[in-house]
Amino acid sequence: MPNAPSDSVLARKLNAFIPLSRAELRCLADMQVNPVRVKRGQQLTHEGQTDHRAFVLQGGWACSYKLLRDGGRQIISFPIAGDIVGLRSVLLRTADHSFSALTDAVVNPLEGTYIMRCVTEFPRLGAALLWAASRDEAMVVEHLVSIGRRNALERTAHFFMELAERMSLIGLGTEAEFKCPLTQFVLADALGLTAIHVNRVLRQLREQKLLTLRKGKAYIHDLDGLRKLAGFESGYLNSLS
Amino acid sequence: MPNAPSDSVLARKLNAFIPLSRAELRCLADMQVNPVRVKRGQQLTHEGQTDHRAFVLQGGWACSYKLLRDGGRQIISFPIAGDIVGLRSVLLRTADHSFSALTDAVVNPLEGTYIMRCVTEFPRLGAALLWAASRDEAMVVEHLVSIGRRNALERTAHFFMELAERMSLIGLGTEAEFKCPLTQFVLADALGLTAIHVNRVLRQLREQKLLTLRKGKAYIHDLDGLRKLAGFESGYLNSLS
DNA sequence: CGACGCTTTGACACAACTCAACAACCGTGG
DNA sequence: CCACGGTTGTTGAGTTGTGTCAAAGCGTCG
Repeated sequence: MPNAPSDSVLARKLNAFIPLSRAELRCLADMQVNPVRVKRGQQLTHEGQTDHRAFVLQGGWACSYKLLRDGGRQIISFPIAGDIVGLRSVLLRTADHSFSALTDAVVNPLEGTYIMRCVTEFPRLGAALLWAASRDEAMVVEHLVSIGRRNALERTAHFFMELAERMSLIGLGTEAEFKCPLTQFVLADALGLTAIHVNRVLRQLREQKLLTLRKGKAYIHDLDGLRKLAGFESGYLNSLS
Repeated sequence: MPNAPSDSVLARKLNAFIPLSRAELRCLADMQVNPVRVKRGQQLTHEGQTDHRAFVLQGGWACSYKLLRDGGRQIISFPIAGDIVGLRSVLLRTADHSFSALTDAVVNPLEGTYIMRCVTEFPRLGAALLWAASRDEAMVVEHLVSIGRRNALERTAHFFMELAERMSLIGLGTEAEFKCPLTQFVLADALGLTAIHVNRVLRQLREQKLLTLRKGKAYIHDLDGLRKLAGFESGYLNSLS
């Protein structure tokens, strides 16, 4: 069965939340028949844009962010393979933040109307998509907590704990080692820090034998130590519990 | 007609997004027939709770927050009249943060199943609720940007600009003056600051003739000045644009 | 009246930022 | 193949915004 409907990363993710029927999996597969290559640095959508499009990220890394007048930016999230990008902006009129590809990537444009038809025909699929959106929102909330109430060290630790869990959940690496092409500048914009301070924090984590980030890969040496430092609880990422 | 279906704050808010039919307004009104008084300080839901309930906040103030191991807390949002609280947690199994009443308040419990029936019967109502949820999420994102990339002064200014707009949109005050029963401790937990520093920041805002917070009321003396300081753009709060 | 919750202020400490310089790496073109 | 420029990473010294600790002022409510 070479083209089983369940062989997309998105399908695997949603299927872990609610087991989907053959027909539902096929519908999901039919959504994703049109992969498009995008280059590193390319903007997928930008704030205030009117032709709202959504994508399934099939591979590569992206980020969503908002820019400030003074040139600073705050990265909201890092979509990775299997994540849906900009879903809300097709359902509504507002596109409140921008998306860029951080690496060369493959995305799958989604038609708003097509999604609507799918979820009316397959309500369980709608529930699964809603769950995914909800999980994304929970990540934003957790991010807010991090920036508001954790210091730079804890915050960075938390970030990598979450990333490790996300990467291993979709099968792209283990909790001990996974690809991570984020530069210290990008990390800084996500963590609300300076690139220079990110560097110092990474050094501390390395010296404490918790985590090493090197050459686009993350190595977690002490998962429990890192979790303890971060105050990380993974409940919000999983379907169970 | 004493009980016109449009006389709830929620109805007014949603109606501003999509004009709703008589039947839709009635459905919305029927959702809100069971107001319950809650006392200041009372918890409405708490993290990890299993019997997920949603509420329409009819009056009074609340906050949603997450607690950290070390006793700190991060306030995520301040629901006010017309806001729906905990909608996601009835649709899904996860309740990822807690809600408390900050003042004596009146809430209206919502049945998950009843909501589902309403939105299947009245899809436009579903769209309106989705819009409201989306707006809430946009506020969380803006909050994240504030904490990550604005300093204490800008951040506080931004917070009050948003609040002023929200309050005046639902008719509870003007952009120059509105009720605001938030203590400096509560503000601190929302803004990712210390109560002491909030005090210093409020003093600066007062001395710069921008904003005074006194006796549970906020007075904005210079709306444009405050907006400029905050880098506030209200697009994400309105249905238009 | 006293007790409590909230606000205000000052002195000091520290985490994170800024500025400056340099080192390592990488793709590109000669 | 090497030389090059640009991007990314590393480190140090000094500054600043925000946190910490301590104490006092004020309203309000029982």
